[in-house]
Amino acid sequence: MLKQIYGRLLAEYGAQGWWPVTKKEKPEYSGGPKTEKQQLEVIFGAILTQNTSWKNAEKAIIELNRRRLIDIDRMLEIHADKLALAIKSSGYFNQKAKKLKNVAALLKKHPLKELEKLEIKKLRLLLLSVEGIGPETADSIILYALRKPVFVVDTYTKRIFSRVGLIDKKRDYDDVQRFFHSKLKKDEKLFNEYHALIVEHAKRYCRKEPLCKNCIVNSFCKAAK
DNA sequence: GCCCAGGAGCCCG
DNA sequence: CGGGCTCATGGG
Repeated sequence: MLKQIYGRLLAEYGAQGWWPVTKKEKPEYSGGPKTEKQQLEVIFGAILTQNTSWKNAEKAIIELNRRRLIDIDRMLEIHADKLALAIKSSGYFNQKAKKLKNVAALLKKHPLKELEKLEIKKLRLLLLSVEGIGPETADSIILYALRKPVFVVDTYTKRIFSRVGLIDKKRDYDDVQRFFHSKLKKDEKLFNEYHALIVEHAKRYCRKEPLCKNCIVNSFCKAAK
């Protein structure tokens, strides 16, 4: 069922080509971040987009680029108040400024080269130890920056698949993630594309007020009628 | 004006 | 452990 829904979404929306922002080619899956700077951009972006529209987060990422702040040392040097000003468009800018500096500190202590060698479980725990990185942000970083196979769960994932009837809305993050891990092959590319498609589908049809009538997967869905 | 967006932390019972 | 609150901008 999960695989069928994936196929349907992919056929309809096409590959989403998520991350990073400043890539040259667009839509097809570009293979993900190639340079360390691109990885950094994904990591910072994962924080900036927390509970925020991608449009607003993207503006902040562009601003970070413009100010040469996609850089661990410069991120550590800049004063939090000044940083907050730069990322204003992403909302929660005071909190996020601290969060960005927190990740930068982690990356200073544990460079990407080192993190890449860790097994996923340890990597995840390390990321979760940072203030401002919760489960979804940690997994987004693991999947989209380090390109290791973890399934990212967000409010959209819960919304769509609880409506479909495959999961209970009240199950917690790790529980929902285990469900997807148990049903799908642990394939980085699949997880990458699936999560992006889920986001796209939630925006187009599976909104808070769902548009079931024209939904492209309503034949799979329990809530649709 | 209201609602929502690719969450996380903290507090409270 | 679950529920409610705070953080904040910009677009519909």
